[in-house]
Amino acid sequence: MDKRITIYDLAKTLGVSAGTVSRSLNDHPSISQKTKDRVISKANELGYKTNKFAVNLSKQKSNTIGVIVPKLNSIFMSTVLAGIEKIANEAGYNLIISQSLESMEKEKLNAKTLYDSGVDALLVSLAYDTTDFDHFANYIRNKIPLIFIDRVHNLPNCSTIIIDNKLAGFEATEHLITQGCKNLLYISGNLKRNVYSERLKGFKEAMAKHNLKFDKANLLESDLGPSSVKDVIAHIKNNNIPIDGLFVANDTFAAHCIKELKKENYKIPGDIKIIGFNNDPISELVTPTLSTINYPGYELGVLAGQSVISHLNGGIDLHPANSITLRHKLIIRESTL
Amino acid sequence: MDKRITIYDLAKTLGVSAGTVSRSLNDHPSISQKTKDRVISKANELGYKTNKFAVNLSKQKSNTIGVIVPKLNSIFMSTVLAGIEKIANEAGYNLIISQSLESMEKEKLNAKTLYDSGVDALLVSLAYDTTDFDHFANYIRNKIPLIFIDRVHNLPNCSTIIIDNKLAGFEATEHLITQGCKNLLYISGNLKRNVYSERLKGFKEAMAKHNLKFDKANLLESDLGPSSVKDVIAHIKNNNIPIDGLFVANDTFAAHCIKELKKENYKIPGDIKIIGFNNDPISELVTPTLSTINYPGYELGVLAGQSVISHLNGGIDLHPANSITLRHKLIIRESTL
DNA sequence: AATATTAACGCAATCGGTTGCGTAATAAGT
DNA sequence: ACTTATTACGCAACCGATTGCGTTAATATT
Repeated sequence: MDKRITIYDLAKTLGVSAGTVSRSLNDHPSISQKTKDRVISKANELGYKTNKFAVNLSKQKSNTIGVIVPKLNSIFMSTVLAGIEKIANEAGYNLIISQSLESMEKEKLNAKTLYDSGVDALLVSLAYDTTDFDHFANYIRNKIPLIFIDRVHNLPNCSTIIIDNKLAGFEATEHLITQGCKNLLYISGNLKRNVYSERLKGFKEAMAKHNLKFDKANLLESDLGPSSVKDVIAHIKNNNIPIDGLFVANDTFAAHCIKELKKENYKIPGDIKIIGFNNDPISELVTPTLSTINYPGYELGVLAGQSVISHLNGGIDLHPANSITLRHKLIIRESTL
Repeated sequence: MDKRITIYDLAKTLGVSAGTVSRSLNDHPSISQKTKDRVISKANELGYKTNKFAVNLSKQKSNTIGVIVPKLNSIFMSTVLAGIEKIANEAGYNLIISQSLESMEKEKLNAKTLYDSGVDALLVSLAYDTTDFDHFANYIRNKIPLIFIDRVHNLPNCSTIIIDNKLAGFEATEHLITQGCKNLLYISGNLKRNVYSERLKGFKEAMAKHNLKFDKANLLESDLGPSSVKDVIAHIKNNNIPIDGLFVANDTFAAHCIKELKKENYKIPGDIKIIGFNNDPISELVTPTLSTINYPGYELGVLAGQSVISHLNGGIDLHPANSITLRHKLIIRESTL
């Protein structure tokens, strides 16, 4: 029971060649049904397990999909991953997951490691500070499917899966304005990342549409870490004209803002109305409940998964350089009423 | 640039054997420094990349660690994973992550897939309904390190990494009692899982210590899904003696309970004091802020990572059948004051 | 100087499948 | 009955490293 049995063992006991065993096991058309049956039943009898290492070597593919995300421990990202994993698993692929920890250097290392490991495809959500993209060159050159999700960058022949962040930003902002806010503040993540810069565009457009002039004071770029909440409070307290509407780049940070603002005796939504982003579970649990934009993370993951799989199975790019845009949705709760 | 070059290409252009190239690249002692230098510089010059597939096949190991968790999209689990990933990555291992979705069947499939993929070790946090453990037999038989984290089970020669759930449960409960609660309710997850059953033991012990008799009405087993909050409310409303202290198996569910109880006009902590578990980020953001037990997920992951790596490097089990217990901590916030 | 060591490397088997090509045996065509 | 297709399988060359063992050449021993 210790020694793993191989196709050669099977071949010998059955009196056929190893090639025949291999083809039988893979249901190759040029093998008679009778032989296939013999091989398969004998394989079961002896408890044969195919050795993936050998398969990988000879096929030069690993049945594995690499994923690089900024952080694993964010509810949004782990939800996306849950979606990806489900699809990949169903399709018989394994997922190798690594995190860049928002550092381009680590992202590069991960990209290289995964490349060397021979992943068949790579899914990436970019780190905060990624500015160049040479680390993906190998993938592109060797035609390994490369798909960006959420935090994307346009590279030739790479798909992207996103939502319409500009429109979402527009809708969130217009909602604040409709609720009577006159002096808005957009608390953004790193503007190098599409998700935040696009939302800023939408923010500006909404202001323009409603005859509000955009000023630097209407924007605060932040790393969205818990310790940066104080910057937000400072910005708000020091502003000439009192801010009455806050558009925050994610729900968790928005929740922290709410907490601190309440501590500073601001009334939410009385003094300041707040809208977040993502529709994280937390948005329903804070007081007041948080208006937000629903960003379907799980669906995003599922779509990303399906996209890679189809790339991988289709062989040819079914949708060369395509971009999938998911539907978002404005969710109105107490914090803007 | 297209054709990957192999040790044979190197061997040919250098006029040495492939074996020498291989040994040079691996810094084998029986090769002269001069030759090593020649090989290495030529390798760099030609852009040689070692083919992991071939290495895996000949070494029969993959440099990969498998992980099975119930769900990816939980803040606790993804935090644990973040810790594991960091360590594994630093040690040069890849992580293949899969989720059982709380189903034993899927857990079995995952265990099999990962085994077939040739992972060098397996980390597992058990699904809700896992009752038998045959799917791990292959690992044990072939001496592949198997480590359980958080939701554990005692199997021969398998490490477990946990906290003292019983003591934590005791402390949480005693804290409620100290705050004046007389009629407690423990809202538990599936009691087949050690984490929940241990906490129940602690719960009972604390009650006993303070001369409170434990009754079925003091326990509610739940799947802790959002839709089960109504059961909690029903249980509380229908109870003969009004419940004044709630010990909830995790913070997220506790947050949901708080929300619904407030909606039902219960005052927290006035009418009912509540303590959660895990110290999820949400516990600080709800109103009132939630008392809880700090469960250091990241450290747990780090420790799990270090443990596997040492198993893997040490070859021999350094700590056969050991069990690592992390320190937890009672965190008192508004919900129990 | 003759022999025993040691250092440095080559040979070839091995890991376990996959697959193009060739061929014997059987079935079909005329 | 003879030629032509088909079917069913065997052969052996890969895939790209690793590694035990043997061999040559350089160094040490007495």
